[in-house]
Amino acid sequence: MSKTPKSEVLAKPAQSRRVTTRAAGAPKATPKPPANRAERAAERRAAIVEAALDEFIARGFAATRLDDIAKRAGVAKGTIYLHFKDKESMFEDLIRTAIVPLVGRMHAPPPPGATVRDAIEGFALAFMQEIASTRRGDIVRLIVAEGPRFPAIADFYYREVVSRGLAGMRALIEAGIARGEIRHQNLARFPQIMVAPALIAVIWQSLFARHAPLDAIEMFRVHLDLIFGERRAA
Amino acid sequence: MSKTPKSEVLAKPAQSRRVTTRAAGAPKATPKPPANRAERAAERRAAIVEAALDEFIARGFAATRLDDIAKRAGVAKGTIYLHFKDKESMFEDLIRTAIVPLVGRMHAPPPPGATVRDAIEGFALAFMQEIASTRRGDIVRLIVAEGPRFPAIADFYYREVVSRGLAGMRALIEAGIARGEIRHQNLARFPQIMVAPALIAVIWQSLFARHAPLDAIEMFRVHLDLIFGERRAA
Amino acid sequence: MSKTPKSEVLAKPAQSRRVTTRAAGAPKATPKPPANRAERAAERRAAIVEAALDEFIARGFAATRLDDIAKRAGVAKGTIYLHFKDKESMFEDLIRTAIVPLVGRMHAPPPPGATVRDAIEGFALAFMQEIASTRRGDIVRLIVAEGPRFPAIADFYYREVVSRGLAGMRALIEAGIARGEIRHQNLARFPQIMVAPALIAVIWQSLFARHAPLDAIEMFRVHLDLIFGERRAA
Amino acid sequence: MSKTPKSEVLAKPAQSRRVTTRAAGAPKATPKPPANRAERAAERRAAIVEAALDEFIARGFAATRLDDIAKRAGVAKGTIYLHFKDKESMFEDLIRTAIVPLVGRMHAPPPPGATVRDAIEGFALAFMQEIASTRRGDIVRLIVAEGPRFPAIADFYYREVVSRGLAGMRALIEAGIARGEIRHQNLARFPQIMVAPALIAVIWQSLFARHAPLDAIEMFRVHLDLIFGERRAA
DNA sequence: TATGAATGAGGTTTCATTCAT
DNA sequence: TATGAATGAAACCTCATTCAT
Repeated sequence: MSKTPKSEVLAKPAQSRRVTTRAAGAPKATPKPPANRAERAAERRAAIVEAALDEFIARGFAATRLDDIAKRAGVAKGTIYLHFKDKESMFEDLIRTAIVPLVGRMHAPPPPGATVRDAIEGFALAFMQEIASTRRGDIVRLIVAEGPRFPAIADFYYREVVSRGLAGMRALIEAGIARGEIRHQNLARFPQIMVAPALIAVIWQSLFARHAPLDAIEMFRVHLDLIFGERRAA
Repeated sequence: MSKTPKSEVLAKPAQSRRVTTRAAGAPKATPKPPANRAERAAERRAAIVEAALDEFIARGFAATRLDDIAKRAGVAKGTIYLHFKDKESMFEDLIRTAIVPLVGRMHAPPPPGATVRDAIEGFALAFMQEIASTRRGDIVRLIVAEGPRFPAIADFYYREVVSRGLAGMRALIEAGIARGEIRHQNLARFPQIMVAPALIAVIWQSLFARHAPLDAIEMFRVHLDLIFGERRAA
Repeated sequence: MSKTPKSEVLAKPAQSRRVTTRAAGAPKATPKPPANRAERAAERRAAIVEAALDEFIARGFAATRLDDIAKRAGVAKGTIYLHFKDKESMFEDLIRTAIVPLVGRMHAPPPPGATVRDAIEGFALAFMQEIASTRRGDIVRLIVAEGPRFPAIADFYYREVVSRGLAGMRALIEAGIARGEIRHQNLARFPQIMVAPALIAVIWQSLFARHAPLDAIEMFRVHLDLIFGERRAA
Repeated sequence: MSKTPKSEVLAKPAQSRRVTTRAAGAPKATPKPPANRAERAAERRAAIVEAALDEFIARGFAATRLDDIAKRAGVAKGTIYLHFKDKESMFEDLIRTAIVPLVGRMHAPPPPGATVRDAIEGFALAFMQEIASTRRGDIVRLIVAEGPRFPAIADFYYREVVSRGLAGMRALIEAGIARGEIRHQNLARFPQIMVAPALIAVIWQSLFARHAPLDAIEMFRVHLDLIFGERRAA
C-alpha cells in the first residue's frame, strides 16, 4: 500500500467527530449566490480553510490530500493554489489563523470584583467548553503532533499562546498569592501546573474518550481545590 | 513538489536530538563482526527498530520513508520486509515494543517503609530521567500525534500503560489518604492530576525547550507540594 | 497492488486442478532418506521440476515466484540455482523436457492389422486421456500462452512436436486415402484439421469446463465420422 | 536480473507484428491538435487503450509495464490512472471492450437466399480476414493465455462470445441438416467442431507462422468439404 | 551440495503541483 | 478567477539473484 494507514477508522473524506460550523456531511458548500467577486473569493477561501482544518486534524499534515480538501470545500484543486502557495504554507497559515482566537481569552482582565479562584475557574470552564470539546482542542493536539516538523508553528504557538498564556496565568497566581487565596508561593514559578489538567483533557478527548470518558471540568475543580483549598458546596 | 515538508529544520535522514545507543552520525553499523547468523539477524533487526523509531519520532508515520530507515539502519530496503510485514505494522509493532518497558515502572510496589510522597517523588524522578528526557518521551508524544490515526495503538497504550498507570497511581493516592499524607479525598477520582505535570514536561521538551528550558523535576516537586503540603528542606 | 493479479481464484501456492504424481497438498517433499548424494540431488531436481511446472501452469511465467516453487518443492530458494541458470532458462528447460514425452505417441507405428480410423481413434483416445485431461494439456496451453515471449520454446515445440506430429498425421491420412477409408484427398494438405478438436479440448478444459463440460472423446468421434463416414455402432 | 524474460526477441516497447491503426513506430501521438478538452481526453484514452492492448498482447499481463504503455501512448504514467483504476481492471476492461466487436458477427442472420455452406463460408472468410490475421486474433490468444488467471475474463468471454457463437453455429448446422446440406446429425451436438479450424488458425498465426505459413482460408474450405461434401470448382 | 538472509533494481501507485482553457 | 486533466517525482513493496555459512 501507500502512504496512508489503511486503518478502517478513517472514512474518506475525514469526518470530524465534533460539531463544526459547517453542516457535517455537506461535502459541497451550498451555492447560495453571493454578491460580488471579492465576496465569492473570500467565501471560497473560508471554505478551503474550514475543509483543510478538518482534514489536517483528522489525518495530520503528511497524510492529508489536497484532493480531499478541495472536494470537501467544494472547489477545484487548482483553486487552492490561488489562495495558498503550497501545502506546507497552507498548513502553517491555517494553524496560525486558527490559533489567534485562542489568545484573546488568555488576557481576560483580572477579575474586577471576583476572587482569583473564580477567575481561573471561569477560564477553565471557558476552555473546556470552547476549546477542549471543540475542534480547537484538536488544533492544539495537531500542534503537539506536527510541531517538531514545523518549527515555525511551534515558535508561533509559543510566542502567541504559550508565553502569553503562562504570563497571564502567572499574574493571576501572583494576585492570588497577594490576596492570600493561594499559599504556595512556588506555584508562580510554574504556571504550567495550573493549566496542566487542561492539556490532559484535550489529549484525553482525542485518544481515550471512547475507553473512559473524563469529566474534565470536575477534574479541573478538584485540581483547583489542591491549590485554593477545599470549597464548601459544589 | 513532494509530500514531505521541506522545512530546513530536518536534515535527511532525521537527526534525533537525543542520545541514542548507536553513535549518531554513523550511517552504517559495522565494526564488531558478530558471531553466528541468528545473532546477525537479531542485530539487524535491532538496528532497524532503532532507526525506525528515530525516523518516526522525527517525522511522524506518514512522512517517514522506509528508504531513510534502511539507510540509517545500514541495511537494504528489502531487509526491512524480512522483519516486518509493511510500514504500518512495523509502526505498530515498534510502538508496542517500545511501550512495554514503560509499564514496569508503573507497578512500583508501594513503598515499604517510605512515605507515599517519597514513592511518588521517586516515580517522578525516574520518569523525568528515564522518559521525559530520553527518546521514550518522544514516543509518548508520537502516540499522542498518531493515536487518532492508529486506534490499535491508542487502544494498546490505554490498556497497557494509561489504565494500569492510573490504577497504580490511584492506589498510591488512596494509601496517601489513608495515612493522612493527602487531605484531598477527591484526588483519588482523578489520578490524572497527579501525572499531568509529567505529560506537560514531555510535550514541553519536544516543542518549547529551545525557547524556555523547563526544570521538570522542580515543577513536579512544586506540584507535589500542592498535594502533600509544603516541605521544609529541598 | 503489484505484479500478480489478486484474483481470489488463485490460492497461494498455486493448486493444480488436476491429479499430479506428487501428493497434492503436500508442500514439502517427504524426507524419506534416500541413498547417496547423486540420488538426493536427482530427487531434488525432480521435485523442483514438478513444483515449477505446477506453478508455471497455474500462474504463467512472469507471475510465478521462485519462492513459491522452492516452497512447493521443499527446497531452499538457492537450491534452484544449483540446477538452473535462472528463471528464464529453467522455464525453457522445463517446457522442453515436458514436451519430449508428448512426441513418442505421435510416431505410433501405422496400425499393423487395424484400420486407419482405429489408429487415429486410438491416438485420440490416448491424447484425451493422457494429455487433455492431465497436466500435460496445461503445458500445451502454457506454450500457447508464453510462446510469443519465448520463441525458443515455440521453435522447439514446432520442431519436435508440431511438425513431427503433423507429418505423422499426414502419413496416416495418406494411408487412409490409399486404403479408401478417406475420400477427401485435400485433407492430407491440412493435417491440422485432424487434430483441431484435440486442441479445442485442451483449451476448453482450462477455460470453460466449469461453465459447460465437454465430452472431448465423443466430440472427436463425431469429428472422425465427418472424415471417415458414419459408423454403425457407438 | 528482473522479472521480464530478456529474450532478445522483444524490443522495448513491444512491437506488434500486425498492422495497427496508429502508425507503428510513432512513439508519440501528436500531430493534429484536436478541438476541445473532452475530445482530447477521449483521444488520450483511446491512445492508452491502443497501446495497452499492443503491450498486453506482446507480453501478457504480468510482464507488461505500465511505463511502457504510457510511453507508447505518449502520456505520463499517472494519466493512465485517470482512466483506469489499476493495472488489473485496465486489463479486464480492455479485453471486455475488445471482445464486444467480435460478437456482432456471430449473429449473422441466417442466409436469406444462400446456402448454409455459403453462410458459414462467409463467416469463416470474415473471421480469417478480420480476426485471425489482425490484432483481434491476438486478443483471442491472450484470453486463452490469461483466462485461467482472470476468471472474470474467461466468464465474460464464455458468456458473450463462446456460448452465443456456438448457439448461432448450432442453429446454422441444424438449418443445414434440415435442408439436407449436412448429413451428420451429430455435428449439431458439437458446434465446436465447426469452428475448430478458426482457433487453430489464430494460434498458428501467433506461434508458427514464421516456420510454416498456413493458408487458413483454404484449410477452412477443406474442413467445410468434410462437412458439406466436396464442391466442384474452387 | 544446500541454505536462506540479504540485496537492490524495478514495478505499481499516489499525489502535490502546473497550466491550457 | 476557476478549473481539473495532466504530469512525473517519489513512495511502498516485490522478488530474482547472490553469497557467506
